[in-house]
Amino acid sequence: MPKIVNKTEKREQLVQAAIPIFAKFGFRDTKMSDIAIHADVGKGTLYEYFPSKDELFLHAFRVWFSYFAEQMQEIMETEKDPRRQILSFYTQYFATIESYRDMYQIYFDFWSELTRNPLLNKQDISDVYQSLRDLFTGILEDGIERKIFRSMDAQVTSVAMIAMADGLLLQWLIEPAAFSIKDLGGVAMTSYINGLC
Amino acid sequence: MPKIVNKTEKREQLVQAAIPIFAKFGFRDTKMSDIAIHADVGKGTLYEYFPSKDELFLHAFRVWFSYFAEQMQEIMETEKDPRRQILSFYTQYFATIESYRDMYQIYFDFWSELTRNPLLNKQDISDVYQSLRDLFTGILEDGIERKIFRSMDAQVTSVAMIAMADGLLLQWLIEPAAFSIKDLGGVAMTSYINGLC
Amino acid sequence: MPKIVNKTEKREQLVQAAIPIFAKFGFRDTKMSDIAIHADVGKGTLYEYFPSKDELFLHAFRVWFSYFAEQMQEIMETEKDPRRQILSFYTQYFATIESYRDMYQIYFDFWSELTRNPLLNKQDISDVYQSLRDLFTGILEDGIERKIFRSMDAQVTSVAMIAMADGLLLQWLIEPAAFSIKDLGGVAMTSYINGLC
Amino acid sequence: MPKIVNKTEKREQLVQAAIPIFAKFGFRDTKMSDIAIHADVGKGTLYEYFPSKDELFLHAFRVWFSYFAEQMQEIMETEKDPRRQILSFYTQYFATIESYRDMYQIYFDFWSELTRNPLLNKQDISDVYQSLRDLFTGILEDGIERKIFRSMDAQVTSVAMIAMADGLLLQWLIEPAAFSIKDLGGVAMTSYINGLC
DNA sequence: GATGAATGAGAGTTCATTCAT
DNA sequence: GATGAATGAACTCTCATTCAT
Repeated sequence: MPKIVNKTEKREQLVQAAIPIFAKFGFRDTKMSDIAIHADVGKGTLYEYFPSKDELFLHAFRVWFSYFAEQMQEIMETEKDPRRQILSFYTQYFATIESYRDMYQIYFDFWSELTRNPLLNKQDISDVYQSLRDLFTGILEDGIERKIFRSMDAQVTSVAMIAMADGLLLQWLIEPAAFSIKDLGGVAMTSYINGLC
Repeated sequence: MPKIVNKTEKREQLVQAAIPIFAKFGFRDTKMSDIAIHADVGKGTLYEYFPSKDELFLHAFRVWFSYFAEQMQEIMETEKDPRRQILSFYTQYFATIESYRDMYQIYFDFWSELTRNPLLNKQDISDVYQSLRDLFTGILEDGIERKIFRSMDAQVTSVAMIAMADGLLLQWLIEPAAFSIKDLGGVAMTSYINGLC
Repeated sequence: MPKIVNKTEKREQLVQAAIPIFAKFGFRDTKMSDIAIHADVGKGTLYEYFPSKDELFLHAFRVWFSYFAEQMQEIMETEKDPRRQILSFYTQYFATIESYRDMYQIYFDFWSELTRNPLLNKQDISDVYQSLRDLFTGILEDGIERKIFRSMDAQVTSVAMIAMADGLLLQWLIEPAAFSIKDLGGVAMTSYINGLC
Repeated sequence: MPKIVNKTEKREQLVQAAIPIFAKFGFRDTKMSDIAIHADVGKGTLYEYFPSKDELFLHAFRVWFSYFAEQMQEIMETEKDPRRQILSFYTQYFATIESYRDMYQIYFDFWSELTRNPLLNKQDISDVYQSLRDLFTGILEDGIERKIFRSMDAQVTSVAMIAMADGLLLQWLIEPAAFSIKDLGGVAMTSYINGLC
């Protein structure tokens, strides 16, 4: 009887093993053999589950952002006030980042590959930012209608809000000692959102 | 007598040729031979001017940010109003970015290597962000004193302001079609700075 | 399951393939690709077994002299008369050399690298000559005590004896047509040893 | 008026500068640029005097052995006793070696290239050893006739004598700390020659 | 005549991928 | 299904040689 393996589950495991390696060394400097060792499988096994290094990275991206979206979704459903929806999400987000800093270095590679790797130009991937912008635009428009936010260009503001969060993350990843993303990030986002009322 | 060349000038030329290649392919995927072809010199010539690919990239970084600092300096001296100092700089900055988008992709690699490449841990390099934060903090504190800005935590605000600009750049580099950095960036920064008054 | 290979055995095979190439072209002019072709493996395979060209050469050195030492040991145990111990060894040695002349060209590189390559300064390697001198000194002193040899400075004589054999090899390697190392070498060594009685 | 240069003299100078570099690094690891620096000329200048690195090395060889032959010749003319002819030469030879050890490392390369470099197979070069053997054979035969030496095979003995001297040099170059070539070499050669009487 | 800036063939080495076991 | 030994294309870097000045 052949060993029964849940293919999907094992893929997941392998991706989980790959992420910290990609994060540590960067996509191009990560060796498949490193991932194999870290995942405690043979190099060949990786190729049983992913046709190439690129695809493995793509999958990491997908897993990562589906988790991101899930978190987002959860907050959306829990919080009803639009200010709290945005703020709660980022508060939680920055707290997570601060705890798993080493993992978040992978953003450098997501960002970089997103613009340069044809594989990551697949529709479902390259839309990540557009979806987020749409989501925030919706929240903002809803808040404006409900007189929670003052009148403004919701599209511009959603871009700016995402920019602020990304920029904080970026700056912190480059020099984590410079400030606490959890603390400073919370203050900055709160202040920004308050300015929208 | 051999051809007389201005070594410094030629280094400059080679870096200028290297930047768009680094920007296009990313540091790790850029081949020295690509740069050589683009610079219209032999591969060996690159090594006459830079001891390694790493050092060439480092030099690109230095050249880039010294130019950045120069621009900054110029604006500082021209403008006297702190709001205008910040705004003028970013207006000009975003305009430049929009014209040379392909070159600015190199930021992905500056960011990424800044955290992972021991070469870029040299003091003068890794201080880039700290210097910028200090500069903005100074401007803000000056503005607060002069009652141009309302009372605020200047350090947090300087981090946030840089974050906003970087985040806009980042988002735009990933998907330039989504918005015009010149236009939207201008609006967003103006709005942010107005909120500080 | 992947192919099961005896790593040690394969290393041995690769070294055996490398030796004649090193011998033919010299260490510096031997290309890893030549060795790979000769060993009928891919270039990469060499690097599975040796971390560098230097280390491959070092291993060749070790293999070579451990074989030399083995032969020596065997003769020591078979022959009891000190004259025969030395003579039998060199008779056999010169006979081997004459049959494998092309291989012995590698001595030029052992000699040369021994003085210039820091890799070969490892204790076990650079002691090759000292061990041989000690061995011969022992044999000679034993022979003097047993009145087989006349009284003499055993240390000087052991140096001289090794010198004679090396010098014969050297001269013959440079111009094999000039004489037969087997014949002339046998006569010369016999005559030299007889002069010690 | 063009600068008047004695071409032959300058060639000589350049070779003299090249020899210690070849000796230090070995032929293959010696860079033309190193020689140029050491000779205090431009790289291009070397090529004005020698068509290639190989030819420069060839010339070094020729200069070296013509000097060797000169010394030899001088002793031959000064000394009349065949024992003294041989002994005086080697005494002087070993003394020189001990003083210029670093230069004599070049022998590894002479030896090695002599068998492998087609350039050094030119008749006048590869005959170096044959000429020396002929010379010694003549001296020995003369001595035998004059009853200074006992009856022996002069050809075999000349090979052996050269072997002894070369072997001593070789052993000493590899491990100069092991003994003094001047002292031990003198004793060994004297003892060997005395054995021929 | 003298030079050294420029060159590119070719070296050692790496690593994503394959496939026999 | 799992593996890691084998591979070679492709990389960075070197250096003998050339030639414009």
